[in-house]
Amino acid sequence: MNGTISAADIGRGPLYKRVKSLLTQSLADGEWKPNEAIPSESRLAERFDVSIGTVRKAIDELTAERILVRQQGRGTFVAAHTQSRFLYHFYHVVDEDGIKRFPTPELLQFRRIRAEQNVATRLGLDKGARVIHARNLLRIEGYPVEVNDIYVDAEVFEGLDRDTFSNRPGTIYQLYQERFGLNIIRTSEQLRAVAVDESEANLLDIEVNAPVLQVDRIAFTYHSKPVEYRRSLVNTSRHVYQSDQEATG
Amino acid sequence: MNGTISAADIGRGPLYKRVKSLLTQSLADGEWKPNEAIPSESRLAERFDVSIGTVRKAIDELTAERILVRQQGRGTFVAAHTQSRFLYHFYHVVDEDGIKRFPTPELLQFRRIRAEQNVATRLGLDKGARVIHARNLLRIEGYPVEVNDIYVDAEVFEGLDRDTFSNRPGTIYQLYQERFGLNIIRTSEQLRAVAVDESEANLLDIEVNAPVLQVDRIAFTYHSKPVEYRRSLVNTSRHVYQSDQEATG
DNA sequence: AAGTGGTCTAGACCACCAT
DNA sequence: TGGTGGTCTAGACCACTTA
Repeated sequence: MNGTISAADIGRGPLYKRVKSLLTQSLADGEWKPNEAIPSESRLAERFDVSIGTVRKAIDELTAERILVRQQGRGTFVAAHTQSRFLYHFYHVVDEDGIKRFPTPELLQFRRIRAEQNVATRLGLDKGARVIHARNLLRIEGYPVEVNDIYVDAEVFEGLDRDTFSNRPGTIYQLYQERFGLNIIRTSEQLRAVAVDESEANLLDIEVNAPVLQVDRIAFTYHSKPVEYRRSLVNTSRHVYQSDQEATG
Repeated sequence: MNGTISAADIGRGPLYKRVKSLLTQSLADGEWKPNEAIPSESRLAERFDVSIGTVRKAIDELTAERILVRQQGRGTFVAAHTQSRFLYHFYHVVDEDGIKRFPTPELLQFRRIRAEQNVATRLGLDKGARVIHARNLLRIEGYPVEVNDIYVDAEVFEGLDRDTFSNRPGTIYQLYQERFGLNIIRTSEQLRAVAVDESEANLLDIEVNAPVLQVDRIAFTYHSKPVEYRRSLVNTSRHVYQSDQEATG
């Protein structure tokens, strides 16, 4: 016994999977924050008492999942929601010609409410739990394109107020990350075509009952913990929702 | 010189990338067909004159891209569109409760036509090129859910007839693969909400102008070569389109 | 020049499958 | 039992960044 924590001492299965699990736990605990470098591969090999190759294999998987980002010569960093990363991975609305343009958000509503069953279920909460509800209108080049309703656990986001939410510099996921240390690493979406209601039609400047794309999204952080539920209505007359599968060879 | 082809002799960049490229080329050439085993790692290491570790890294990437599939103790196989694989990766329509059910197709139309500009562009052909057009109605548990129009290059699919297309045992991508050696490894989709026309409304048994999900898909084989363009109209009143991003940690 | 990640090798041993 | 992929190690060298 020398005080170092050996990855061989805990759990079962392949060593590199245990190393990966230890790294993920440190990330969830906030030992290393987004945009920070984690220790070098050789230091991690010492810390976990395994060879560098084993650490590399664990980090390989975490970079494949875009939880970590390697930079040759500099180090390995905790992935952060820079605007370009956000644009690329979680925002799917593009121009008809396929070009992604960043939308300008306008906060229409911000309030604390009790969660109804639907919202509570998707956030993994009990019905009636305190949640924050925000409604945004997104414009691209001045034209309204999307209205969304966002729900988050009010306890997790204790202290979040309208101004902070509204006057943030970057994306909402950057806010979650920088202000609350919650890094969104996965989303699951369900899409439907629906006829737009009168109130949303007015916001989107289209006719009542016009077809719009309804996107229900749950956003997850480490260990598949749901952080945000969001319902978006998208006017797809000038824009489309892009969905690609499988990386190219 | 001993007659073996050394990966070090061709191209530039990392060795394992060159090995990967040689493997991809063999796949595109049909040296190994879907469901067949490729040579063992040690044989490939000899053939390309590199170490096993380098071959493993090349195969690692090809399995991550689901082009190859490893089975411990048996070998490494060329990925095939089994029904379950197809269900999981390229078919996104699920029940409201999130369960995927396989649809039953009915071939409504099968003909050879000249490509209009839109179709030609997406298939990488010239306007007026000969293409095959097929229209299908998909039912889930008896209810019509989706109508699609499929376009493929008639030269590539020379000899394909209505009966073969209609009375196939599995999915359409299995047909492409088994009959023409074309393996679909990537798709790109653009989604819109649109009001349904009269003819499609009749097929889907819904009201004219009801909102439906329009999915434009281009399916690619190796080297990003477009193989199929397909436009689907989905009735999302009882089903949804599922879209997940990022593998979970 | 020192430190980081990236590549490549060689070999040992394990887990699994077919026979 | 022999062959396959899966894990793990140890070390050498390269490419890149920072100071």
